[in-house]
This record gives sequence, C-alpha cells and structure tokens, in this order.
Amino acid sequence: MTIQTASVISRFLPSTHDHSRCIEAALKRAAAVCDLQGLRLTPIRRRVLELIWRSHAPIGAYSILEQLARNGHKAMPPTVYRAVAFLCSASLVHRLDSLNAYIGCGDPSEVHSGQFFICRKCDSVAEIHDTATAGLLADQADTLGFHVENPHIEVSGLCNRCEKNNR
Amino acid sequence: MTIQTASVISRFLPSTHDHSRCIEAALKRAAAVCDLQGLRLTPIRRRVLELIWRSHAPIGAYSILEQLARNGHKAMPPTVYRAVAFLCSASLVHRLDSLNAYIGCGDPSEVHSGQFFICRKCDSVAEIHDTATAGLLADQADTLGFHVENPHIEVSGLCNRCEKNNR
DNA sequence: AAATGTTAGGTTATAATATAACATATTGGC
DNA sequence: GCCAATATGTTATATTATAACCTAACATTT
Repeated sequence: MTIQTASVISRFLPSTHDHSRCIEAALKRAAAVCDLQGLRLTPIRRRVLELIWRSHAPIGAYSILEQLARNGHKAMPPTVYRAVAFLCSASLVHRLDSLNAYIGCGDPSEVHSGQFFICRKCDSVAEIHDTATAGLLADQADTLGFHVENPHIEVSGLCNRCEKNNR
Repeated sequence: MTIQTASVISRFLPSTHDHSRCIEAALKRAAAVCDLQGLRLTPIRRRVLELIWRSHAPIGAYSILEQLARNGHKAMPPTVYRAVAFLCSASLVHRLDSLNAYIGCGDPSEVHSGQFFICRKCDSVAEIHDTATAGLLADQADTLGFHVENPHIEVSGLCNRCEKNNR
C-alpha cells in the first residue's frame, strides 16, 4: 500500500464524459485565476486555451493554428507561441516536451510543476502532483549536488483502456 | 535520511577531469556491448557516439552534423538521425526531449530508462537509475489506471557549481 | 563465385516546430 | 488625452525531424 502523497489533477476519463463541461469549467477557472493575479486573459489567449481544452489529447502549436484558421482567425505562428507561453507561465496549460504539445491544466490555482502519465497509444494524459516523487528526486539530486527547481515529469506507458484493447 | 535505491550512472564532474578517458572508456564499452548483443557498431555510429561523448553537454543532431562536416564527413540529417536512433535503442546514448539533444550513457550494459538532472545554466547532466522513484511512479500510475513502460525522467534545476556562481 | 535477403547508408526533398526582429495597436495608470 | 507598458501583427527565417527512394555492404545459401 502506498501512502497518499499525490493530488490528482486530471484522470483518464471515459470518452463518453461530457467534455463541454470540462471546457466550460476550465475557462471559468482561468478567468478567475487571471483576475486574481492581475493577468490578462485576452481574447486570443482565451481562444487558444479553449482550443487546447477542446482537444482531448495534447495538441501542438500548429494544430492550434489550424483550428484558429478554421474559425476565421488567420493567426501566424508567433501569435500561438505567445499565447501558449502565457498560458504555460500561468500554469493554465502545460507543455509536454516529449510530444511538443500542450494540455490544459485542471488546477491552475497556482504556478506549479506536474507529473504526467502519457498513453503512447491514444495520447491521453493524466496529471498528478506528487510530493513524494518530487521529494525523492530532490533527495537523490541532493546527493549528486543538484537543486531541483522544476520536478516536471513525463512518463510514457499505456492507459488501461489501450492495454486491454491491445489483446 | 534516504534509503539508497539509486545507482549513479554519471555525476556532475569538475571540468578539470580527463574527459578523454571517459570517451575512450565509453567507446570500449560500446564495442563490447554491441559485440555481445550482435549489434553493428559501424564507423558512422561509432563516430557519432564519439562526438556525443566529446561534448560535455547534451548535443543536438545538427551540432553532430557540423562536427562530422568539420572532420571531412559531409553527412546529411538522416544519417545522423539514424545513428542516434540506433545508439538510443541500445541505450548507448539517451535523448533528452527537453533539450532536443543527446547525451552518452555511462552504463549501457542493458537497455534501460534513466532519470536525468539537467542544469539549466550550464546544461551539464547527471544520470541515475532510481528504483524507488520508478516504483513510486508505477504505484501512482496504478491508482490512475496506467501502466508505466518507460520511467524516463528529466528534471531541471541548478548544479552546485552554477548555484554558487549565481550569487 | 553468383544469387538472395537483410541491414546500413546516401540523397533529395520537405515536413514540423520554433523564434528573431520590427511594426502597430491596445490597455491601464496618470 | 497622454504616456508607458503590454499585447498583437507581420515578415522572414532558424531549428529540428522525417519521408521516400536509391545504392552499397554484408551474410548466408547455393
């Protein structure tokens, strides 16, 4: 048995869930967070955040660009990269380096690092905040003479659904 | 106090150490490993491995390409990408997604995942194999319905040297 | 040695991801 | 309204990575 040290930020959800609710809630939270912290959730940023949330899986910058174009907003790459940079800096979304893609954060109440489980088959992602893992890494780092600043972790594997479907 | 669960694959070494020894040893190990496993350490692959080791810090594919060119071997990108793909598959080097770069592995005796501490200032890297961290992640994953296949971890922070120099 | 299959490397082209640099517009505080 | 700061538009290009197809090397069998 494992001691509970992790708060779950987002789970692997059945594809049947009402994702419009997720999106709505995320946008509401984002507005609140930005308001509280004096950040400007401009129309573009809000739009990009919404597109990231609309995608169930992590979405790349150029896919965001395409989606924007489809909705009549012909933006150029810097526009999108600026928007995601802003959203990342506020922890409203996280960048997944292993995919060059972005995923919405279910708990942006403060700036943070997350630990991400990424299904290599369906690209679905779950995020947790695990103090034990972070602590363990910090300890190991310490013995090596290293100070961990950002315990952002991405591990790949298979979600249960894909593992079952594999057979 | 932390229980020892990690084997250190590579440390943060003083820049004064005799790196030519590291390179030499790495090439010797690589030859042995490939021999044992029936893998072909061709001249190109060996050359790329050597260039990766020559670089103290993680090195990108196009830097490798430049180095090759400087030594009279005008290769094209696919050549380098194939070489690093081979080296990665044998765990002779590891790809660091957060840097789009490659680093030599100090213990390629078997295919494995590593945990990497990457200094954001000087790009130096230490690698460990920590069963506790991997285990903890596996446990957390389990509660979410996820099977970790590849506990490759990259965390950023500051090495002691850079932390001191910062002030 | 010729035939064959497999793996590795060469070559051309282009895809995919990301940013520099500079111009313009919008916002919020005074 | 004016200023300073922040955000966005625009053009161009840098950086990273792979597709597709061809040739060469090597290993095994005949």
